[in-house]
Amino acid sequence: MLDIKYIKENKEIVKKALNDKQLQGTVDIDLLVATYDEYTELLKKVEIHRNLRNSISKDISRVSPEEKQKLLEEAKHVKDELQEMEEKLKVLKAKIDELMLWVPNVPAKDVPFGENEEGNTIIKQEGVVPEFSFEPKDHLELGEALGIIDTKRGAKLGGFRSYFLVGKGMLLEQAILRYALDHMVAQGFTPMNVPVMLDKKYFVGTGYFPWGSEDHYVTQDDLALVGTAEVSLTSYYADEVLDESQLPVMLAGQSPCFRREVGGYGKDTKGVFRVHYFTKVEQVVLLPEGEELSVEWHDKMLGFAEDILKGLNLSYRVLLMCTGDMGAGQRKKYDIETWFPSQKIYRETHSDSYFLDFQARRLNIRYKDREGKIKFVNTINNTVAATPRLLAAVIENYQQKDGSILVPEVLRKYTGFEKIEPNK
RNA sequence: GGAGGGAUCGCAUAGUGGUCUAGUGCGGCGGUCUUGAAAACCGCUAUAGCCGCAAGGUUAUCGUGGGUUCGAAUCCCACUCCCUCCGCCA
Repeated sequence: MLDIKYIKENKEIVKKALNDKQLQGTVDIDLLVATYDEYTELLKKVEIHRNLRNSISKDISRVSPEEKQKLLEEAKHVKDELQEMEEKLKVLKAKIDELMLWVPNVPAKDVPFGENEEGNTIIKQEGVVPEFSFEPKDHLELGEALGIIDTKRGAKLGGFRSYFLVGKGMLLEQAILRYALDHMVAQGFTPMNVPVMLDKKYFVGTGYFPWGSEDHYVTQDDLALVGTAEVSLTSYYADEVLDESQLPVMLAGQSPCFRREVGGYGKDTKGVFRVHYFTKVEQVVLLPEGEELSVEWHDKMLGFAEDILKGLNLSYRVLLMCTGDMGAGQRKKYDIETWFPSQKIYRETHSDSYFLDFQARRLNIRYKDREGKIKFVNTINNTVAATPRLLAAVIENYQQKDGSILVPEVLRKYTGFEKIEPNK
């Protein structure tokens, strides 16, 4: 959420953001500002009336019985007028609240314009693309042959995009997650196990709703299932006031992630690349205000994710996302794409975004600065490791000619084995 | 699933229709005293909005939302959360 005063004073900037982010027609900024002006005008009148009501009421308890009758009649009259105005005021407020939810964040100055993913810029590429003396297989073919990925029985039980990870495949997945989590703990992050069914207001708060509500599952108790631990971690301090000395808050959460993938029916139908349920280690940081600091941490957190991929010896590249391919709430976003030998392309495995106070305003997360002033925190989040997608990358990149999978060096202390081989 | 109790200014508590502009204690901040500290004493102690150069004024907020009333922390209704007990359960 942006400050309504900022919107009012920077209407053209906000409208441009709306267009650049390809969100044309989702919210009428002129209507919002006009409604807000109408609201503040009426609010002034209401407050004058409330003042009048309050002072008459106070007098009633003090004056003589004769005067009391007179005041009572006057008070009734004021009350009726007030009721009418307050009714209108409530309607206006609701309208503003609704419109405000749809106002996106303004992209940072260095975010390139682009209508879709074609506008993204590759800013770096790291690691060595593995060369194979044979035609590399995809993770599904390898996983099925080794008996570690079973999408057939997954689909039998849970439909399309369901899967089982079996035996050493499951252990390798756990190793990846633990490796990622340990790395974040080593950086000073607090590891967290988080609730994954949350009140919808926290999805609104983090900016997933209203835009992405279609991609989320909802329980019969009207809680939504998280698509990422970001929602739980970022909302952890909702409605609280921190002290500046507590910042930066550095949280690393592991959680199941649920996504309906309604926009991706035909996409990535093979294997466990795009699934309805996966597990992810996520990093979230709350900072004092100031874009420079956010930029610094945004890059730092990108580095933590890169550490994981470097440790796994996977080749990756980093993309600066263009306006049309970033979330409504985001100020700037990097994606990391990791090399998938079977597809011979880099595919998204990580997403790193900063928001300034966009999420904090929606979630009402504030802090008291050194002068005692109350301000909104700034928020950032990034993937650390998401599996089975990253598992698939490991499987494909570490495949051997005989169909076995070598376990990356850094994971061996977690798996306790060095290779996944066909049974007999 | 059933029964009962509760939610008040950072914490603990008081407050059952108007002097609540929410009392008291603790904590915190400032001051007096002191070589320094403690103790004692004095003062201050929330958030958001609006008006104002400022001083200040004003509105809202006692879990949330509605209602009754001239007036609600207080009465009524609904909801949320917490606690205790019973049952069930990993």
